[in-house]
Amino acid sequence: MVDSLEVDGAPDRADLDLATVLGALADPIRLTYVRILARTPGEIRCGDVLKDTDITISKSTLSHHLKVLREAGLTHTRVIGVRRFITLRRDDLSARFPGLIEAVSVPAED
Amino acid sequence: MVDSLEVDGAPDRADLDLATVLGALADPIRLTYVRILARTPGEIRCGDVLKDTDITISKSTLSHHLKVLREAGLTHTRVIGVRRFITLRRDDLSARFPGLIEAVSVPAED
DNA sequence: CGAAGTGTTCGTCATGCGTCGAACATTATG
DNA sequence: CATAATGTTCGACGCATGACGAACACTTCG
Repeated sequence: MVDSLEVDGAPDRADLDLATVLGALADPIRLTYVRILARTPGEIRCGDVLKDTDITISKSTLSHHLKVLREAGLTHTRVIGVRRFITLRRDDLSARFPGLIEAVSVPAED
Repeated sequence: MVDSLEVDGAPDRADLDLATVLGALADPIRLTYVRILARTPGEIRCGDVLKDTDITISKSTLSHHLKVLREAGLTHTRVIGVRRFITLRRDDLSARFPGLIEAVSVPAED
């Protein structure tokens, strides 16, 4: 009996696929989610990430997007009690695709 | 009467949208196409880019993919006679999304 | 135990996307 | 002029994707 479980469905570092990762980033909601994760040092609670944005989606839709991110290998999910804490898989991503997260996280200058 | 025409439908630099660009890159065929363009100094003839790959698609499908790339702002098309010459919009892309093309062009180490 | 909080899963719906062949447009070339 | 070469455009088809509500699972808190 552990107090923290990992979530399945996430690929190993070596299995990260660039097209799949880009596909996960190609959705505005997921891109926003990842960019917030990228500028956040620690973990963020699953449901809190979009709290400061103007994005309002149902929780099932959010869950869907998080699944896409997780299965593409972008995020890692840690379960504590009834809550999920999400982090970017920075090390794996920068090892496989150096500079990608940084490039994607650059603020737009509109 | 000019001997070289530009092709419409391409966004200005300021209108380049990251999610749209990522969406254009999220397809394996288009990603391959862009990566080949990225490592090529000059122009490439539209139909020749995938010649050295194992990708075989119909010309209508290729035309569709090129349209997606063009409308996302990734490529520039110059028409000479009956031929199209494709280039990456390096300057615009690196101005708006520094490091992105480089990150996406890094060879996979499988 | 009962109720509330947090997410996932399932079914459904509409939309978008990748693919193709056929037809077309345009420009060489014989 | 007739034919070939190069791409685009136009349906059509099947499959994937994003959205939602409802139901469920699990933990936490009275």
